[in-house]
Amino acid sequence: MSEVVGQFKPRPRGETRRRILNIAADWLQQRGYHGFSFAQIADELEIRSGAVHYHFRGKADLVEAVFARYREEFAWWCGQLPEGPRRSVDWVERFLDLEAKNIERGRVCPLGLAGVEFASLPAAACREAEALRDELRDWLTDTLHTGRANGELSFSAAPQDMAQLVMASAQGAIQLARLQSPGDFLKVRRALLASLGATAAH
Amino acid sequence: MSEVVGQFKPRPRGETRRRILNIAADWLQQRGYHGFSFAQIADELEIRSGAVHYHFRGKADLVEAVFARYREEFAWWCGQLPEGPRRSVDWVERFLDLEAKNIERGRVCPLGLAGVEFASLPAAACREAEALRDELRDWLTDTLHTGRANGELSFSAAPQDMAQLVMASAQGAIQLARLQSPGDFLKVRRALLASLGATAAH
DNA sequence: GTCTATAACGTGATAGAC
DNA sequence: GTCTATCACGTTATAGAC
Repeated sequence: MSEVVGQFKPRPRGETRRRILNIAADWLQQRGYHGFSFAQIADELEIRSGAVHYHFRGKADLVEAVFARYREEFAWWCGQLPEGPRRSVDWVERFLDLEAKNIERGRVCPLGLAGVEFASLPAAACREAEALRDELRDWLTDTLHTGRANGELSFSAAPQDMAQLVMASAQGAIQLARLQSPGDFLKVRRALLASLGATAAH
Repeated sequence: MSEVVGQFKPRPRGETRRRILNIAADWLQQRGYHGFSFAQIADELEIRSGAVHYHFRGKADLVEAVFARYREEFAWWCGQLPEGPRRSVDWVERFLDLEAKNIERGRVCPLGLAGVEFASLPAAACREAEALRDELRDWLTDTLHTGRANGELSFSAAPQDMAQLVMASAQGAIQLARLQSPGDFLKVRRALLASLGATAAH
């Protein structure tokens, strides 16, 4: 009918929604739930802040959707892991790499964020974060358990306790690294792999 | 001269300032820098929000002072540790107890908070947090190093790497515990002590 | 010296234009 | 269906009362 309708620039269907999610995830992991506003998201998209409410009813819904997407992304990530002779060691290292990627982008782990802001985060977002934590924990527990049974790994604690240690230290290490000390993640990574009885991949 | 001056209730000199610091520390560790306001502090003290600005020039100064006090408290805490036959193991356990105390009070570790909100925290507060991190790391490194030399502890990684692991996992564990899972800290504690080659004091 | 009243601004959210 | 104009509220900060 017409290529440009009214006074606003139309975008491909679903495109704006996807962009909002990306920008929100970025801000959320960089500055926390209360550290960004609809106006900032709207500025990046060159629209008014009210327009964001068309795609997401409120900030709570937006952040819930961001956390839900983290879960989808993690499920996808799990599915693309390669099998191999050092499966468990490789997978743990890849998990640590995945967490470390946050540092380059100036982000923290979403779970760390949720833990810190728990008391002021919308309940629905907390539920998503808890589900993500469970999924990470179960995946790690299974991976560590298998690795020890294989003889790839060697540690004395229970696999689930060790899984919690890996999760907690990874998210804590990212936070320490942000405090003007980017090398801190690597130190934790070394100590963690040594504690798991895994020699570095090279 | 007079027992009640004007229309406000006078408090002992320095008392209001101290109370503001206490309340701010509580809110800060419970909800983050952007998660509380001067009005909320003022409400608890039954004064107007503007009055807080008499004691602290702005929110940045207030939070800087809170972080500075964490450093003082840690220095005091270090000074009151008892010597003994299991000095290093005991000290590490006491450190973990100190961190765990945050959970009971609904707080996270100040360093975790600073790491998460780093990008939107006043620069002066970040400097204080970095100094606190250095002090914790140095104390832990020394304690772990001594413990391994004593034969109390047994681990293969470098003491400083291990110190970072202890710090990171403690603050991460507190955050995980907040996500409706209070037992998570204990799991990390067990895995950590096992990785340090220390048997639990029970 | 200590606090109250009020300003100036930024926030999430809504009603309605097109 | 998508976005703009605008609102009511909460925020930090300042000026000045006593």
